[in-house]
Amino acid sequence: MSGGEVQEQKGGETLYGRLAERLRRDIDNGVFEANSMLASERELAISLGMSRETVRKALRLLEREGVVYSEQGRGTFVAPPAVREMARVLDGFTSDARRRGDEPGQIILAVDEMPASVAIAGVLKIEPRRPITRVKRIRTLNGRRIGTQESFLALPGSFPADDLRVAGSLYALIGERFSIHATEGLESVGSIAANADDAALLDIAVGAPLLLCERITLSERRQPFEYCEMRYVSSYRYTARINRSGPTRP
Amino acid sequence: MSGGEVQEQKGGETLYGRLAERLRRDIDNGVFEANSMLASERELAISLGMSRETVRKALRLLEREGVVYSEQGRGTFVAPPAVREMARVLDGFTSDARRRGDEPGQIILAVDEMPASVAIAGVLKIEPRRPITRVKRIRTLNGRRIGTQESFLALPGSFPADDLRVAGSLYALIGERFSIHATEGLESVGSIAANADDAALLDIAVGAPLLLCERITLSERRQPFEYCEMRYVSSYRYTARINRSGPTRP
DNA sequence: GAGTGGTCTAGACCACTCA
DNA sequence: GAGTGGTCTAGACCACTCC
Repeated sequence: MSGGEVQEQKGGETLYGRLAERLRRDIDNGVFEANSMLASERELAISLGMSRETVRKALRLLEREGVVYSEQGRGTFVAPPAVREMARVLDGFTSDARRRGDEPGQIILAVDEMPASVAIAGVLKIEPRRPITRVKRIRTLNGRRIGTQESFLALPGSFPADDLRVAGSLYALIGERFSIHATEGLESVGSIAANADDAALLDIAVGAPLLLCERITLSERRQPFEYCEMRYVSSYRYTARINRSGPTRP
Repeated sequence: MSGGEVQEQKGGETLYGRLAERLRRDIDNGVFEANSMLASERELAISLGMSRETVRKALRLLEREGVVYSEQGRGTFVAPPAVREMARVLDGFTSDARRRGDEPGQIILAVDEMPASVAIAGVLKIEPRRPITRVKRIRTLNGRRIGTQESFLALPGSFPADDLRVAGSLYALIGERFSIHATEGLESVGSIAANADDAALLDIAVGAPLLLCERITLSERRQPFEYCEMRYVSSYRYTARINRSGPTRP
C-alpha cells in the first residue's frame, strides 16, 4: 500500500480540479462530439496516472455543471451543447448578465444607515431597531435601466457610497471590508405591479408588470446578513439550471 | 488491506445514504442544536464501523441539501433551521407546493396533438410540423386558481386526458408510459401582463402582473422532451436555495 | 461474460484552525 | 501541536448494460 506518496499538488489547485478543467476545455473546444462516450473511469485513471476515485471526483464535478452525464453500466457521455451552455448557478446579477454577454452596470441612489424594522430584523435574526445599512441601486444592462435593487445589510459597520462605486461589487466590498463572504441564499420570485417609485425610476407606467426577486444571503457560517429586494422590468429574464434529484423531502 | 469485505448493502440503499438519512432525522428532531458541531469525520467513522470516505459522502450530501456545513480546520456544524427549511430543489410545481404544506391540484383543460411550430421544434430539437402533444392545465392551491400551464411534449405517442387525470402527475405518466424520466431542465423566469385568456382562466383583470416561468425539460439522456410555459398570479411565489460556488465559468 | 459506473475500505499526506 | 476537514491512493465487490 503506497497510500500517500509524493502528491505534487502544484499550482495551488487540486488534481481532480485540473482534470475537470482540462476535460471541460476539450469538450468546449469540440474535441469530443455531443453524446459521444468518454474513456472509461479506469482507462482515464491508468492513462493519467491517477486513482480512479480522483477521476470520479472530476467527472462528478463536471456532471453537476452539466458538462457530462454518466449512466451505470453504459459509460460517461458528453452533454449536448444546449445543456452545456445553460447558466449553471444563479450567482448574482452581475455574473448572470455577463454570462450572456451583456454589460451590467449600476446607479447608486443611496447608501445610508437606518434602524431595522421588525420584519427585516426577523429575517436577519437581529434585534429590531438595531442600525442596518441600506443600499438602493438601479441596475442597468448595456446602459438601459432594467430594475431596482434595495439591500438591507446587518454589518459590523457602514461604508460611504463612494467606496461602493470604486469597488463595483457590493459582495466584494463586504468581503474585503468585513471578511463576510456570501455562500448561499434563499431566493424567491414572483410578480408585482409597478408602484409610483418604480415607475419613476425605471421610466415605465404605474401598474406595469415587474419581476420581484427577494433574497436572503448567508455568510460562510450560515448567518443571514442581507435581505434584498429586486424589481425587474419584464424584458429582463432570470435563468437557471434545475436539478431533479430526489432529496427525500427535507 | 481488506478492500472489499462483506459489505452488507441491505435494504436496497447505500451505506452513506442511510447514514445521511439518520443524521438528517436526528438534526430535524433537534437532537443537535443549531450551529453545534457534529462528531468529527474520523470519530463517526470509527464509532459507526465504516470508512471515513463513506462518512464524508454522507456529510457532503447533507451539505448540498443545506442540513450541515463544514469548514476546514474547524469541523462540521448543524445549519440553522432557517437554512435547513429552505426549499432544496425546484423539482416541479407539485412538490414545491407540498413542501410548504399547501395542497396543489390541477384542472386539465386540454390534451391534444398538434404540429410543432418552428419555435417549439427548435427548442425540442425536432423537425418542424412533427406532431407533438399539448397539455394545458390550470394549477390550483387549496382550491384557488393560481396559474396556467401549457406543456408541449415530444413523445413517441400521445395519451388521453383521462390517463393524466388518473395518474395525477404528468412526469409520472410519461415515465411509466414512455420510459422517459425527467432529470433536469433550464428554467427562466420573468414577468408579463395577463392577456384575455389568462384573465378569463384565472379570474383576474387583463394587464394584471403575472409571473412567467418557462422550462425546457431534459430526459436522462439529456434530450429535451418538454417545453413548458407557466403563468402564475402574483400571490404565488417560487422559491429555491442558491449555491454561490465558483464554477470557473462554463 | 466483458465492460461500465456506483460503492466501500484502510490508510496516507496536506492545509487549516485554534488553543 | 493537536485536531479538523480536504485530497489522494490501490484495490475490492456490486449492479447494471450490452453483446
